[in-house]
Amino acid sequence: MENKTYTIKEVAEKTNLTIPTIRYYETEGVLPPVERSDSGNRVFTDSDIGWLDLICCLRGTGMPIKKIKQFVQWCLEGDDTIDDRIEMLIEHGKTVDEQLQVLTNYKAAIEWKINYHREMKMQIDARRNAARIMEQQDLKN
Amino acid sequence: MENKTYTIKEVAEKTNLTIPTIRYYETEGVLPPVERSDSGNRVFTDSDIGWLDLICCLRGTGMPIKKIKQFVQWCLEGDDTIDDRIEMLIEHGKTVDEQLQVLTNYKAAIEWKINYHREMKMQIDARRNAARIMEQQDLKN
DNA sequence: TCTTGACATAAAGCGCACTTTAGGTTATAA
DNA sequence: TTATAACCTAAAGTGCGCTTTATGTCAAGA
Repeated sequence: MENKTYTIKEVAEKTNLTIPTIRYYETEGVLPPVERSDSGNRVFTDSDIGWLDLICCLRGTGMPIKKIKQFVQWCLEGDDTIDDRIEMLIEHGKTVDEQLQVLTNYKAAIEWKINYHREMKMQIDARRNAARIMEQQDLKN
Repeated sequence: MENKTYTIKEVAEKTNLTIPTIRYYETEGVLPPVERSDSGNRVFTDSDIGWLDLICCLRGTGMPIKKIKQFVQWCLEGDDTIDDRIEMLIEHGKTVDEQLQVLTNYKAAIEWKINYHREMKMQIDARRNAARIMEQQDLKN
């Protein structure tokens, strides 16, 4: 389960990224250089997919490409950058907490809006019903 | 507390939007037309701030400008659009739930990464200490 | 052998949500 | 009265994160 390799298409399917996006990440240096076959095609390993999972996680939590690149570079540089990496992750974790907080509040506001609109709808329907009944009575007289 | 008015600067401070952004929202039709003074300056009311709060909530949960504009237009059109509005809010609420889910998972992944890096750091430090001690013993001999 | 399909690169393009710039008007206060 | 500050508009510019396009190589099957 360790020396299996993948084409770019397979990786795209596994990671839910598009093929151009994966290539873009590599040329930008966000994804470390991927092995190549004799004919120049990328040959991905599970390790590469691991990098992409990390990139997705950081991107999906709003970290800009440049910063992700920085983090990945630190990883490649080795032991001396361990403190920088930990610090960046902790700081980023804080921003994710903030995002969760903000999002939760907005979610509550939206629920509130929905209920408000539902009550509004009840009143509108009630008014329409009343109007309809009045009309029917008018017809009788 | 109801007929108080505000300058664009005050509104910017209250909403944490920039002045150009507020103007942009109005020209785009996201924010309904704001009253003007004789000299052409915008005169904001609490109602306008209410609209901006709504806009911030929807933008902050990832709704594109165009869709927000649609929602606001429906609000202005009145009773007949109540069902559309409710539907849009419910659908959007679902996407916010998804965002919360995804974000929570990513947050867990980041915590995991942090712990992983911390353990890595412990090992690095241990290795360095061992090397230092070995060196001192070498000096003695 | 020829075609098809998956891969490659480099460079240009795009969509979104603002932001900035340039040029102008108006109200207040020194 | 003149300077300053707050506002205005229209139009162009920006930054980000991809995506699209144009062109070409290579391997496998009909």
